[in-house]
Amino acid sequence: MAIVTATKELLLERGFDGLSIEAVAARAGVGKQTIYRWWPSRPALVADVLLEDADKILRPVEHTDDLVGDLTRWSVRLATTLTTARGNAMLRILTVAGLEHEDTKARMYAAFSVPLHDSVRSRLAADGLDEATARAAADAIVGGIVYAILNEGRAFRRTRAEAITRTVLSGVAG
Amino acid sequence: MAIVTATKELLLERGFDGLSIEAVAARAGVGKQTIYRWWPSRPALVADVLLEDADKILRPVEHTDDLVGDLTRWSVRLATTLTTARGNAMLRILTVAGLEHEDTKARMYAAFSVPLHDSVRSRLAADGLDEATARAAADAIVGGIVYAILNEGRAFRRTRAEAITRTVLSGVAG
Amino acid sequence: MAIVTATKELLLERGFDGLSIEAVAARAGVGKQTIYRWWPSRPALVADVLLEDADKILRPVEHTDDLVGDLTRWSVRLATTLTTARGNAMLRILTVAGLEHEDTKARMYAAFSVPLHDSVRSRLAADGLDEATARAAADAIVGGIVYAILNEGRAFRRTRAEAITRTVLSGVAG
Amino acid sequence: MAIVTATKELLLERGFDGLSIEAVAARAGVGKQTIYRWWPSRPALVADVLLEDADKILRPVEHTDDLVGDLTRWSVRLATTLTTARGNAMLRILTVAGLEHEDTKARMYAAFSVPLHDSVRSRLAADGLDEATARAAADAIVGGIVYAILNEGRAFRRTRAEAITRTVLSGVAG
DNA sequence: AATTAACCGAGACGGTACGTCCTGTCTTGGT
DNA sequence: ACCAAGACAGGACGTACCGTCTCGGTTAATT
Repeated sequence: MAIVTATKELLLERGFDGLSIEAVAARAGVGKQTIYRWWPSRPALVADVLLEDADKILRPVEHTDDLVGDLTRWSVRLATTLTTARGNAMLRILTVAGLEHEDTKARMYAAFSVPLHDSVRSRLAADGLDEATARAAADAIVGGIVYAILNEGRAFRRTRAEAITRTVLSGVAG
Repeated sequence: MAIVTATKELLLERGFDGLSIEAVAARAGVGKQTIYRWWPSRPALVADVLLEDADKILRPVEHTDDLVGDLTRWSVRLATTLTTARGNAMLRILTVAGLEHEDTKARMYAAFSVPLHDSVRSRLAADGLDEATARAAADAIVGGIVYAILNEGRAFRRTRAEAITRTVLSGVAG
Repeated sequence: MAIVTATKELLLERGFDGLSIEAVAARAGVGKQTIYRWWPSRPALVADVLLEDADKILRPVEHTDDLVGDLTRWSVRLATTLTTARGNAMLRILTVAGLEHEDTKARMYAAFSVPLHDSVRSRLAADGLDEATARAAADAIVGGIVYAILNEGRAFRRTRAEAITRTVLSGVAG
Repeated sequence: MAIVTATKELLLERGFDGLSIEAVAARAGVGKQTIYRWWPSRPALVADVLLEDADKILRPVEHTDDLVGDLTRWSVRLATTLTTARGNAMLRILTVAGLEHEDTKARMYAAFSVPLHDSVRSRLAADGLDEATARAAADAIVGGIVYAILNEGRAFRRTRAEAITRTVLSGVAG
């Protein structure tokens, strides 16, 4: 769809804040009403556009018999994705959109935060960790990495992701 | 200053996005120019207002001989603060403002993220942890808690903060 | 036809300007295309609707042997019709539609202005008045009354119509 | 003022209906809000612009000792003005604006219709005519001419104005 | 005490974008 | 085959704020 393409381009060019419905309509060669007909608000449009690419970020955790290896590889891949130009822009936009619009937050949460957390948690559970510990460790790994990237941006080093994951796992998977 | 007060009120009422310079000027009984005289942009004004209350969030970590106790107490206190109405609003505003405005991000980073991380890291270092592990553990604890609160909002339960902290520490402070 | 009925109602409710094709279609329970299929434009539709009721305004002049009586009675009847709620609305709509759309003007002219003028003119000619004077007197009577009603609206008093007619006739029908 | 000039130009180019505030703002090099700040609506702006030139149409009736001569000269001059391109456009726009907007109608009435009528009525009164007859004759002359011009447009011939005036006066100023 | 300058409220200004309404054309699906 | 329903590109509406720019009417400092 032309609207989605135009939105994607303009998001990357100008960010979430710089995105105007009018500009999307103009670039897509579309009347504004056509956008409003299908999306109730700017954040909803942005959410749809970003979540379409969510699978570029959300990769399953491998399941070999090396728990630490599986999760560090996954962590490094996640950090790598989130520090590319596109991936980082996406993370920032997604975060802002979620924080500013309640409906969008719910969609982001379900489509992004929950799967991310679950990937890790279920891999841990598969190794016999109790539910509570698995949840806490997943919080620490995912939050530790993503929150740091939100702060550091593309300057975040992949080795830091690995360090975080190893540190958390050191107590859990003795 | 009337401007700062008005900004604080309006931020809590309408959030970062709903804040307009015109509304601040009207509520403060001030000409718009007076605001522009002292702050170059809306995010700069917001940053100043938030940083004035930084100490409400940033509390030092106690230093008894019980590392785990010190850090869980600190974690729970952090989570408690960030799940009050004001504290949560502040976290959201702070995050959005930082993500949308580069200069503001730098100030927020220096005034919030770094001190938060350092509190935990230096308490760990005081117990003899090596630099790299202390950094990774601090990432996991702070990021784990704050990122989860960004996602869950005020529904985040303090016990979860404690679980995260204990889980991370279980490996490093055997 | 449902379309015509809906148009009539909406014209009375909102006037010429406030009439939208979309509203007509909705009220008539008809697709917009069906309207466009039969009328090329909004004024054409309005013209058709108004002309359907033309006979409510256009009444023939009686022909007794009392010229002044015949024409004053006719004048008062005209004024009465044009100062009812419906009649006045109709006059206003008709005038606006004619002034704003050239094709409509021609139809209105042929269906309203000419017959109105001719009624008076031919009654005068029947009494032996020369063509030029009959035309001028008809202009004065019809124009005098209708223009005043356009200006005064429903506040126009019937006696004024009578006075105009009598005054004009006093010179020509000595 | 640039806004008034732009409005005048666009009215002549496109008529009342074709006039958009947006186009006026663009041509005047002005923000839309500046127009809305000073005029509450499109008809109000148009009224101001047209009434500024009302004196081009409203000329006093001469007062020699030849009543018929004074009024026929005045009538012909009126007809001449209202059949120029500008004058005719002005009349049509003024009429439409008055019919579509109640506030505008009141202004038009006071600034245009009343003075026109009074010019004739007071000239007649000056010759000793009683109030009622003067009013009726003024209605017949002004209405007869202006209504005919509204119908005929620029095709209206000046001699017709003269004939109307002479016919009305023939009974009154025997 | 009178003069003068700095300050600052108020708000007009040219602009950009908003979200809505309606235009006239085109497409689809049910009767 | 017809036609209601309504999507579509487009244009204008009237509103909210942006950041810049005069205005005057205080204050306060200088003479």
